[in-house]
Parts: sequence; structure tokens; C-alpha cells
Amino acid sequence: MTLRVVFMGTPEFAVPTLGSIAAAGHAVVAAYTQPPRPAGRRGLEPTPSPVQREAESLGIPVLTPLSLRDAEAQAQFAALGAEVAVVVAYGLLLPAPILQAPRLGCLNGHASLLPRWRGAAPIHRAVMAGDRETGVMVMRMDEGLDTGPVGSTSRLGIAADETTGDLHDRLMMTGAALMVEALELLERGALRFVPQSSEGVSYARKIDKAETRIDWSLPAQQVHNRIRGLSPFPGAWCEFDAASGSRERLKLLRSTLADGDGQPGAVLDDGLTVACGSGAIRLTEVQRAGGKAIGAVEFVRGAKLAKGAVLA
RNA sequence: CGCGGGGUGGAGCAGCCCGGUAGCUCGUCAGGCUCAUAACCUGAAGGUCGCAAGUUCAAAUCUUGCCCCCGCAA
Repeated sequence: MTLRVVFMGTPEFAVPTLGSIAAAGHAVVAAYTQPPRPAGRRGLEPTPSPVQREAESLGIPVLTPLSLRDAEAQAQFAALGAEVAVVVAYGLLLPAPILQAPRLGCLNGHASLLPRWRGAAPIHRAVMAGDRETGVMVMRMDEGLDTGPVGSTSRLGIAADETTGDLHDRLMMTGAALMVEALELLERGALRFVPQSSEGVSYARKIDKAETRIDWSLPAQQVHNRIRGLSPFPGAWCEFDAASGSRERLKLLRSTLADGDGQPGAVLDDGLTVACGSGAIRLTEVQRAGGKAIGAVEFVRGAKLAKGAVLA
């Protein structure tokens, strides 16, 4: 009842899947992940990925090649003798020799209802687009970008004020469970794959920094979707004139649709209701540069940003 | 040594430059008012001002070192 598995993944999102596979009794013979990269604010010290840390704590050997396109890396992969590779948000394209090496193929966990939102940032894009539903899928990888046939699906609704962070956490856990189920079916030869529809294809391109600044002239629903879609990472933001007279950056973490209208960016009341191009939103959680995330009520108390101020 | 902001009663902040009895908006508790209330009035509790050392008659405030949190940039 166990498979010989190679795991490939990098961010936090992939960690529960790795842990669940190991806990299910499979033999995870290696974990591929992105090499430690400079991160953090101090010394730009190279920081190992979340998957690397998890793998190390589980005693799983970690491999961090920069590419899998050279023969040497491919030989190393083949030598592991994996029956199946499980890939979740790894960050490298897998060339054909890698895809063909495991007897049972390479399975990929992807956080969208394919073929919608293929690519790098499916959760962000789904929330930013105002989707009401998303999910996680296990597919068998081919050489395209998230184009392989789908083996299993789990659907999740997206709440009106839900943020990418909220959804990320739910999908992460759902995805881990789904992958374990899929492996069990695969092992019994009972996992059926269905080709993706050729209709409804869309791509979830990476988040561009220019997208993170809030444009208050947009309709309220779009502003709201952008705020929650970018929360908590990388975070939507705007600027305001602080009581001290200086201009401060304000990260916007949560909001909800509200009544009211006025000059875009204008604060309409003492509860951080802000006018948009049409309609208004109420900010419910924000973060000042240098500060922690706090509720709008607390922010207003300290910053004295009240009715009449204008966000830009 | 990448740049920068911050640690002040339970919460969010002011005070620091120009040292000298710890303040604001809330919260909590008690009492009052009210048909009633998250409203209003009165009163109370609650702080070694991140830690350590130094300067000084006197340090939240000046100096030095350390710990922790965060924004930018990667």
C-alpha cells in the first residue's frame, strides 16, 4: 500500500501535501524544491523554501537543481526510481524525460478549476476576477502549462469578502487531502483521467507590482476584488496624508462593499468607508508601513484619519 | 554590513528634537440617567514607558549594546 514518490514543490501551499503523503505511508525518496534565495529584510540571507524545511524535518533528502533540462539532472531524477512524482507549485517546467521517468507519471496539484486559471497565480486571479467558485484539481502532467488530463477535483465556493489568504489556506488543505486520495486510486489503477475542455481557458499571470496600487476611480466591486485578491500577499495599497503631515503608505487587507458615493478615494465617514468610481467600500483591516495589521476601528483611533480625508 | 518605520496600562496612538510628577481615543469594572441602547453622565482599577548599561540632581525623553515586530527592496 505504499508508493515510491518523488515530491516537487516550493511554497507554503505545497507543504501540507508533502506532509500528508508522508503521513499516508508512502515512501518519499526525495523532495525537489527551489534553491534557497535571498529573502527577509536583514542580510539578504538565502532562505530555504518552506518545502525544504518541511522535508528536512521529515528526514527527506532535498534536491535543489536550477534546471531539469540537462542530462545530468535527468539521470539523477531517473536514478531515484520513483513510481510517481507529485508536483505542487514547484516553479520549474518539467521536460519530457522527467515526465516520462516515473512508471505512473507525474501528478500535479493545481488550485483552480481547469482550464480556467492555468499558470502561476490561480488563487489571486480567481479572487481578483470575482469568481464565486474555485477548487483544486489533480492532473497528470504533460509538456504544456497546466494542460494535462484531470484525475480528480474538489470544488470550493468563494465568499463575498474572502481574501486570497483565506482561500489559499482552505485550498491548501483540500489539495493535500485530494492528492492523498488520488494516489490511493492511482495505486489501485482506479484513477481515471479526463482531458480538459478546450473552452473556458484562461491564464493566471503573475501579479505585477503595478496592479497592487488601488485605483479608486474603479467601480467599488472591482476595488474590493483587488483588495481581497491581493491580501495578504503581495498586498494592495494606497497613500494618505498622515496627521503628522507626511504622506504614508497604507496596505489594504480587507474590505466589504458599502453604500455611498463621492470623489474617488474620499473617506465618507469615521468608519473608513471610501468612495470609489461608483459605489463605495468600507475598509475593515489595514496595515501602516512599519505596523502590524489592525482593524479599521483601531486605525482610525490612532491615525485620526477621519471623514473628509482622501486616499490616493 | 541593502533602505526604512516601530516596541508607552487590555487595543490603537501622542509625548522623545528643546530631559523634570505618563496623556489621548477606546476597552474593562462600579454607579447614575433612560422604556431602552454599542448612546449619554460620574467615578475606579490597570503602566518596571522592549531589555541592559552609561551620562545627569533628575531619563519614556540623551549615549551605547542587545532582543523582538513590521514596511520597501530582492
